[in-house]
Amino acid sequence: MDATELMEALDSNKTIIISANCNIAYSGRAESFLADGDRIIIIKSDKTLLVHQPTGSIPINYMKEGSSFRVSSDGERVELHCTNSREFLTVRMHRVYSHDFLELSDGQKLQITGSEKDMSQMIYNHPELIEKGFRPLSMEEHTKFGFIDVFGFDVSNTLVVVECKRYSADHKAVEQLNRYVKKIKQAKGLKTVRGIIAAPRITAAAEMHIREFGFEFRRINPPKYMERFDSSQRRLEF
Amino acid sequence: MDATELMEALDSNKTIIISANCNIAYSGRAESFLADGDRIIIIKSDKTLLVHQPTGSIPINYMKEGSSFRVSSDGERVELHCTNSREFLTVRMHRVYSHDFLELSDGQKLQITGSEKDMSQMIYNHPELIEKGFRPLSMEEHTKFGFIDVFGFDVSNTLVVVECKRYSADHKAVEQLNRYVKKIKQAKGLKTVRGIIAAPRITAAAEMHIREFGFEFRRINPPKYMERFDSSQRRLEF
DNA sequence: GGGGAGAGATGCCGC
DNA sequence: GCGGCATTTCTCCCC
Repeated sequence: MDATELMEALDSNKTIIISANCNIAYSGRAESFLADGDRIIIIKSDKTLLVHQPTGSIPINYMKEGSSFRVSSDGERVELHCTNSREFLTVRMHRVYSHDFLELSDGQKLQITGSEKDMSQMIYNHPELIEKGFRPLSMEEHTKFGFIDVFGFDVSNTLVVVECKRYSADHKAVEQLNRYVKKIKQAKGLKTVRGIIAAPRITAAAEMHIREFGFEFRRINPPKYMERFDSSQRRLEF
Repeated sequence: MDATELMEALDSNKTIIISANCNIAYSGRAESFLADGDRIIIIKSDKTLLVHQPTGSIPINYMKEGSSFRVSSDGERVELHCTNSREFLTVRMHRVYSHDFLELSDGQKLQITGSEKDMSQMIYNHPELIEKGFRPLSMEEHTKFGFIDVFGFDVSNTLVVVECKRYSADHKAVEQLNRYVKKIKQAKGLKTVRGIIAAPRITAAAEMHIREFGFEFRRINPPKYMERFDSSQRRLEF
């Protein structure tokens, strides 16, 4: 791979995949250097840069969408310079093992369920999961008190704020709930507003924290509407 | 690319890069489906799976290190089944544009500076950044009160807890600091422990929050020791 | 393995 | 742009 063909691929917004021995310098939100090693370098059609090591799931270096690229060469090595408004990165390639310039097309978005939002929706549609007589007023609402998952009245018309967590609820979830409850009490001049954490489980520290504030915990699992997994086959059946 | 050579590449722990039109089903921590489109599929030597769309910096689907793979084929299409202890993913490839099986080697780690830890160290070494007479006792210490960035005494021997943030300090940082201060007061039976947030800036909400607790804010920028950026050249000079 | 916290976190939405 | 918050967050470190 020479500098010219890489420049052409960049100019024509191809998706570029290079495997090479290289080192990488980064300056921007932090400063970093990565000594010589084999990596996979990807430049996407939207000018996102990703550098992956042969192990691990996280890119070791990266630049955001819309970065600018420049290629230079001293004959032997090809250097890739990447920059955006406040960051700079240089890949110095010593040896290129393989390269691929592609024209890829994909307009699809991920359809996903089982998020915290789906949990809120489930509770909104099945308020008895919280308790008998719970009447939700809203869900997933950006209120001036914060972003409240589910908001409603209990059987005795006391305001209830529900904070959902997909996994174990921790002390941060309790503090988040406390912020909302405090703000609502203050804004509406109410003496009692109930706070409920809905999650599949809760940490010991958070459970103590909950008692301190007089909040409650409901053990609720996030929904997985798309679940079509055949457990006997251990295969996805779509 | 046929199923057999893909299986062989997987068995020999090669790093595999495939570009293909495919759809993807995932079941595990959530449920997702991604309809047909062009993607880059990477399987690393440690059996990490990454699927990237032609735009964006985040993988659209992925499986963690140490996953198991199975390949099947109905003659036309190649299917890649990936599973680990609690997740399942299937890539159904309709057309393979390119593929590459590599043997990559990289033992290097990223050398990075400018993190919150470096900020703590800077304050520890230059306590006057907090105030005249501040005497740090420890930094980055896992105490039974939590993980405290910098811990010390002020000029009048009052305990001081410093919480560092690389960017804007928000209400979560204030609550974090409050947790530490509360725990220390309780554990040591002290009436006053000072809390200080060190960050380049602070959100308006956090500033009000700080006053509420009687904490203080110090405007401090995180260090960048490795900075070798020639601003006139807009280039990294290593 | 759980818990707590940072990350060059990223991405989304609302103001 | 900032702010607040979820994420199949991921990663590290300590208990």
